[in-house]
Amino acid sequence: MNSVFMTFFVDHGIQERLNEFISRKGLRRTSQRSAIVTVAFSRDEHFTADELFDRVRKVDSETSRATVYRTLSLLVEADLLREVDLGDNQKTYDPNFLDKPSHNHLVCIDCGRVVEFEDSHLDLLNDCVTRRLGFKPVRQSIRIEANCEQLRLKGRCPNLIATRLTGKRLRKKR
Amino acid sequence: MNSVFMTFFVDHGIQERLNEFISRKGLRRTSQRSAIVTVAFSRDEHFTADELFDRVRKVDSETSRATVYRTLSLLVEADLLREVDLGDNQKTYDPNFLDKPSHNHLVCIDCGRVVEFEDSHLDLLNDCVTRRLGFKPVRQSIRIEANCEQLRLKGRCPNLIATRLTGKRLRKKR
DNA sequence: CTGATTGCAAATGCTTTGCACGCCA
DNA sequence: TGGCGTGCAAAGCATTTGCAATCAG
Repeated sequence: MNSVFMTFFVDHGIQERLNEFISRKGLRRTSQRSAIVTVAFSRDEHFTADELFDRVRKVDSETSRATVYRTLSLLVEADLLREVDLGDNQKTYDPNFLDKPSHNHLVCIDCGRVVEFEDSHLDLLNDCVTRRLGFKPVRQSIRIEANCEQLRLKGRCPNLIATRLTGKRLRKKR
Repeated sequence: MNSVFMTFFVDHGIQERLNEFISRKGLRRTSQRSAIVTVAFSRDEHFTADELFDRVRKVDSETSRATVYRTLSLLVEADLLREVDLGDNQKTYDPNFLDKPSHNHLVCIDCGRVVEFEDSHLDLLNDCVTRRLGFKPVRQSIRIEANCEQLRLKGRCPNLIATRLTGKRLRKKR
């Protein structure tokens, strides 16, 4: 497989998966949904409903905030998108679970940077613990809060930015 | 140590810890704060701000909701109470971290029951993963969503209650 | 005294919803 | 054509905040 093919195969089959979900549920495909889905999966970054709304607006200036919210619920239900708690008091959506089905998140306390990681040992151990408790594991989410080693060594975290100083994303005027 | 002594030693030293925090910060002890703290730690159950407010009201009918919220922030800052995300779109407070400093939560998808568990292997593994990523671990929180084995075997989960059917606690009119 | 703390009500921020219209199947 | 989907504005909910009065130290 050469690099030209690779380019095409970057797609995760989102549209197909969504089509399948839509027809199975008797729903309808609309231009707004297409736009929202395209934008949501165009990067591998996490986003909030509002951040997604802003990005969608640049592509399709007609789409409303309500539709973004409604479509997000749809995508979560279809298991294309996942809600994650990054500890900043907002719902964050993660588009990377199709590529990395069982990844988890580490949040840097100093700069707010989010690092995704996978570890099969953790998965396995969680599984054991769950069964030992008499349950059948469905999903696990681990959030690790940690300090940046660079901050400790150099006295400064390179990712430290103003918007993260409070531990929350900055609120935005609508 | 006999059972009489046990009774006295159930206390976690909350009031003392709080006093220490209050004087260190130059804050003041008030009747409202005492009432809130007493109520919050009188059981080992998780609660939301509003649930705590209701319980406090039965003891001290003067305390306001705002003060409950403000005191909760205080207790979290003092590390006496911990905010946990149980996945039901509300902030839940956990009073059990003094007794079990590194416990985690399993949430039954069927009935919403929350089970606390500790596992040193998990702690250790998380620690390793974090260091490998170049960070210094501060805190980890694991939430496991799982199905009840009893539901699978008996076709019915004994804890299944109406308020959990939606996966969220019922909203409450104020 | 003096500034921390409180209650109240209003404000805030995010999310959901009612409704009339529009559009997909 | 039927009813799902949309935009809009209003409503909901949990939480925070401004302010004047009150209280602790």
